[in-house]
Amino acid sequence: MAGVSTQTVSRVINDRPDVSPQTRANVKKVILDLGYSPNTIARSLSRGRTNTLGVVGFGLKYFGPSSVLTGIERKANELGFSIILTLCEQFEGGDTDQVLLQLSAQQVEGIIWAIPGFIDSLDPSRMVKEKLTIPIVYLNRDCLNSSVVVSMDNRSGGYIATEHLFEQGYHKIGIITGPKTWWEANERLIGWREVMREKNFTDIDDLIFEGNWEAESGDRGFQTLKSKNPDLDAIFVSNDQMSLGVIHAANRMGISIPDKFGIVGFDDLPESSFYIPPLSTVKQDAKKLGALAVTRLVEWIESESDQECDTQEKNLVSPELIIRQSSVREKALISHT
Amino acid sequence: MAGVSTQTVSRVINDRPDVSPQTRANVKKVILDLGYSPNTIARSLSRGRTNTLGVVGFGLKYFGPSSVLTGIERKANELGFSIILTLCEQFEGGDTDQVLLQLSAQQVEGIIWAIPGFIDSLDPSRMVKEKLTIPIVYLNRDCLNSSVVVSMDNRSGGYIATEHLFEQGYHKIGIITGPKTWWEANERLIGWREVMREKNFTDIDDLIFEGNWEAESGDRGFQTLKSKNPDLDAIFVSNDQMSLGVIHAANRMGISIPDKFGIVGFDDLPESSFYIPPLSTVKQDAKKLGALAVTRLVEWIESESDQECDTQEKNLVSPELIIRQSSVREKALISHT
DNA sequence: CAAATGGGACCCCTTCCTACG
DNA sequence: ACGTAGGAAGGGGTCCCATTT
Repeated sequence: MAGVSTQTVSRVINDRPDVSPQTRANVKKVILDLGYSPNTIARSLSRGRTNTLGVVGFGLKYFGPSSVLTGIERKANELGFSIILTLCEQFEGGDTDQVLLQLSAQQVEGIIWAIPGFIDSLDPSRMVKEKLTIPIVYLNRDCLNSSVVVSMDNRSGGYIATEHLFEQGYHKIGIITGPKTWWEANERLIGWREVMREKNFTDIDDLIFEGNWEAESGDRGFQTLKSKNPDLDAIFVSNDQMSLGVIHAANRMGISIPDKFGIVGFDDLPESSFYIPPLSTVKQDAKKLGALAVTRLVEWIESESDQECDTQEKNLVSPELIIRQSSVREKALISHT
Repeated sequence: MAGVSTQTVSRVINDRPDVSPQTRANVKKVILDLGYSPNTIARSLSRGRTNTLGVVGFGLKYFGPSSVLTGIERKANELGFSIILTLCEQFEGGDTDQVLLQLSAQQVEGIIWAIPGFIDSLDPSRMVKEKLTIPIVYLNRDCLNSSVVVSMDNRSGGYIATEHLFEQGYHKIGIITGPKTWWEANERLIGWREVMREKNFTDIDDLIFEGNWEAESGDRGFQTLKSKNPDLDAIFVSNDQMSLGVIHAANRMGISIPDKFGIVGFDDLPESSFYIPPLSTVKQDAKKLGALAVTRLVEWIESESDQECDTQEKNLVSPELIIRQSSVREKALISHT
């Protein structure tokens, strides 16, 4: 190029051995002077590796998905991968195939499918998936076909939350779930169901309210459940936002928490400890989840061995119960009616 | 390749005119059969255009940045651009240069610098900026050098919030700001100051508390301000999370909102209408902000004319005051939203 | 001289291979 | 033989230009 040679430069840039020290130093200086930076695009083309990952997400409206994305980005960066981000906020059926194809055309080396699992699935069609040879790691969903899935253990989350409420002396525990089309919502429901079965509850349908993740539906849920079950004295709420709605409604109706009514949420938003009363909740470490997904994906990519992933792996990350005031009856210092 | 010709294929793929209908149809069929998709990388290399934008963000912990990113992604997608995402959560000085260089090496056509403005800046060094010829649009920051900036009008947000509190009959209004190193925090403070000056307040330093955006600091801020100013009867809080902390503290101290104390927040989180009482707040349409940034950036890119951007443009997006109960003294009609 | 096609250089790197000291 | 440097061939497209009817 400028100083001395042509693709000795390449050797210098990639730290290859066979360049004499002085040449190397020389080239480096010229590079610096020129502010030269290698064209990654061209490199990718010739090397056949892009060091790029595709991430398909479902909007960043909620705290969880945002944290997951943060975890993904941080880890990818750490491992030397760039992220191409695509968001699918709406359910435009079949559209998902398009996204996958596009990402594939961009030569990403792997894809993280961070769209929450749905019953009436928003999945890429099998046809496209089979045509694509790119590794895909799925996040927070069921593990249907042979595929690698990384999930929060929502079921056990539901279980420990409900169990905790019983332990605190509450007797009849309802649940406000997320939309039942969501896999995560269902898993949390199943966890709750398990406890209820152990406690020999039958006929529990009236204890279930399907919310929509928004605070407003928690409010409605509380009213509905309480009117159907006057003796209801606690609810496991499937996320913290709806929990806020529940607190709101209880407050309006003069039902004091946690004395008369217990609540455990799910997520552990940063502000959950500042609700009134501070919310007990199941904490998901979403960043860790995202990081784990990347780790798995990169492992897969690096294991050049084209061992197709029949592994049908499922990696579960355990949530943790955070106990605050909304579910702890004895000696509750608050109570401001 | 397979069927008939070589880069007549190129013409077909790019919908060029000079291909006979039957050839076109033929080629299309073969493409479909083969499941062929053009290698975007190679195309970029030869076309010299990548249709890719780099986005540098500052973590997705808060609702605002997440919404901005959503807005960016949606708009970019709409305009046919992909997004390469980089997150800088920590202040590793000089590190930002690295990010910029990396993005430049990846041949992005433009960059959105979505790191909030700081006094002790986390900016790319001037050196690097000058070396780079890529268009950069900055988000939510001051407009120092000649550069294109898209911002929320934080100052007017602070102004209308404070003014509203006075109008509601509160007499002495404090402020809980964000960290004073943040440009946004300062702007909101300036808006508040303007109103205070108009109302002939002097000696207002004791009415200012510097929070850290977290709920916990709102709690502390309330206590501090209230103890310094027993007659304080309202606060403009620079975000909704800290507002929650304020509500929390007021509640604990038995100070009723809005009767004895008024609060206006900033952001309009989805759950703000479910605080107790529902929070009045300054709503920022962050998605719109993100979309606007992309629009500007793409305009700049497309205006191939290498007219350097001495424009020193500043695009302000106006926030909107949402009045709920936390700031409305007289018999409030109860309605959320 | 239209419209439809193919030839070849080129984008910017990397890698293999050869030639030099 | 050995360490070092350069030549040439792609990688998968696009574009300009020449060629065919």
